[in-house]
Amino acid sequence: MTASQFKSAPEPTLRRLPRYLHLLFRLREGGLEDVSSTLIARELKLDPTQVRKDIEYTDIVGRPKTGYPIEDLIIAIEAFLNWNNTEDAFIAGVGNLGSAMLGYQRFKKYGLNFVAAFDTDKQKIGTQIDTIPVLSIEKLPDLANRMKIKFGVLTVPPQYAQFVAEIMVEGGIKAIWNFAPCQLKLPDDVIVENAQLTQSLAVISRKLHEKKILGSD
Amino acid sequence: MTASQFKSAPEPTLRRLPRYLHLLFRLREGGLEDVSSTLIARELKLDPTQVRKDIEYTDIVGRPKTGYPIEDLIIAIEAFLNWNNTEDAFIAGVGNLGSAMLGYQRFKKYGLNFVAAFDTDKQKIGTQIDTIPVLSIEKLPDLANRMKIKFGVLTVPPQYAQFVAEIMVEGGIKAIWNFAPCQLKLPDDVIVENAQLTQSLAVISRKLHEKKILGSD
DNA sequence: TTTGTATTGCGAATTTTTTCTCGATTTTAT
DNA sequence: ATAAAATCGAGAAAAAATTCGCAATACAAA
Repeated sequence: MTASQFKSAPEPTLRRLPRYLHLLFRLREGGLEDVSSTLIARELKLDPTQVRKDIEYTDIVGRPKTGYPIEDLIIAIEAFLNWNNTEDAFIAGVGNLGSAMLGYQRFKKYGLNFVAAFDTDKQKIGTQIDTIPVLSIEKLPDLANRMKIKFGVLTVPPQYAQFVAEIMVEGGIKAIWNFAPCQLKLPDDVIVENAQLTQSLAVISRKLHEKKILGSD
Repeated sequence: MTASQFKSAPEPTLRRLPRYLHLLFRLREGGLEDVSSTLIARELKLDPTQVRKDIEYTDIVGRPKTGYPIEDLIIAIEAFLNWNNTEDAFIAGVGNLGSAMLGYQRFKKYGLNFVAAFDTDKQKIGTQIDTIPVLSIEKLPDLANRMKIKFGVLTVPPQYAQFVAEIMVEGGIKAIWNFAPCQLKLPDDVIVENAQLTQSLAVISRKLHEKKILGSD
């Protein structure tokens, strides 16, 4: 365990790493062995230096003239994000979005393995969604503790989000991926990442609005 | 149409505005009339000055000692994001995520109104999802042109994303909200916002990983 | 009326992130 | 073997975003 693993990357960097990864998968499929920061930058419309700086965080060294070995770079990024070790996770809220999340087997590639889903709807409890059992939310804390689950995904309606989040914390969950559009109030040692679609929508809404305003001149 | 409407806000600001909005809704329900940057900052764990700077972009003026009228602030933020005028939109890809998006009537509150969905699956074509008809993707360009649709949501599998995005552009769509984990190559005048879940997942994955590393010392 | 308090809004300072510059290095071609 | 081309990596510079400091202002209480 090297010291560099303790070095925290800035959030913009963390957000770019998955984009590199997707590109690298595609390039690898294409039979490429090495990749340069120049190529990545051109494909992703970024600055080559920025790509190099980002990659530095993952502790891989490139070679002049050839760049980085794609295979090694993939492994390094995955290791940096801990996506090589799958993390068992609970998900609370089996509505539209929750079901969609469960349906994505893709998440397993990103280090996330759903082991159980929770809901309050008696119609859903006892069923399975893509082999994942749906259980009563009352069982969450005890089960989380016993299974040592540290990762929770929150896809419940906003009015229940705080309540369910507290249940997760009670079960010893340390990281909550929150899809509800609200601010959770939890102990400081709980990591909360808000993955709100409305944030992303705001960016594109405003850009389109600006374009319309400018375009009408 | 004031000059300030042309002033573009930085992306971090755009991402925070919806969070303010959600909080404001909650405060309004609670019967509050005014809100200070201090209060918003405390609730959302931000810096009060940052909140004020963000709000400045929406062209509303607060009053010393009392802050901002909640109602006015809501209207100002919504206007800034153009969420007071609903934008008609097409969505391509009626899989898990696409269906989930269609199921969210909530989006109408955020200025987004789905008028038609598109897919290649003959089983799905001709059906309706939450009153939205699912049509063959071939019909997209012509229909988009005739209905003057400017906003497209892309929830198709990554291998089809580029192809379908080009079809959208052919139909005159100017803003694409892309959920596929890939980089679209489109004309420069097309706005693309990548709303990839993996980006958000990367942030929380790394934070949890760091916590584990540090915690084990 | 006066005093105390909480707030906005603006410019300055700081911090963070991105971009630029360039020497050192490795491969390829001559 | 030598020259040419392409890249990395590191430090400096620039740009962007955040935070600080404070005067001006509005309200409430004395």
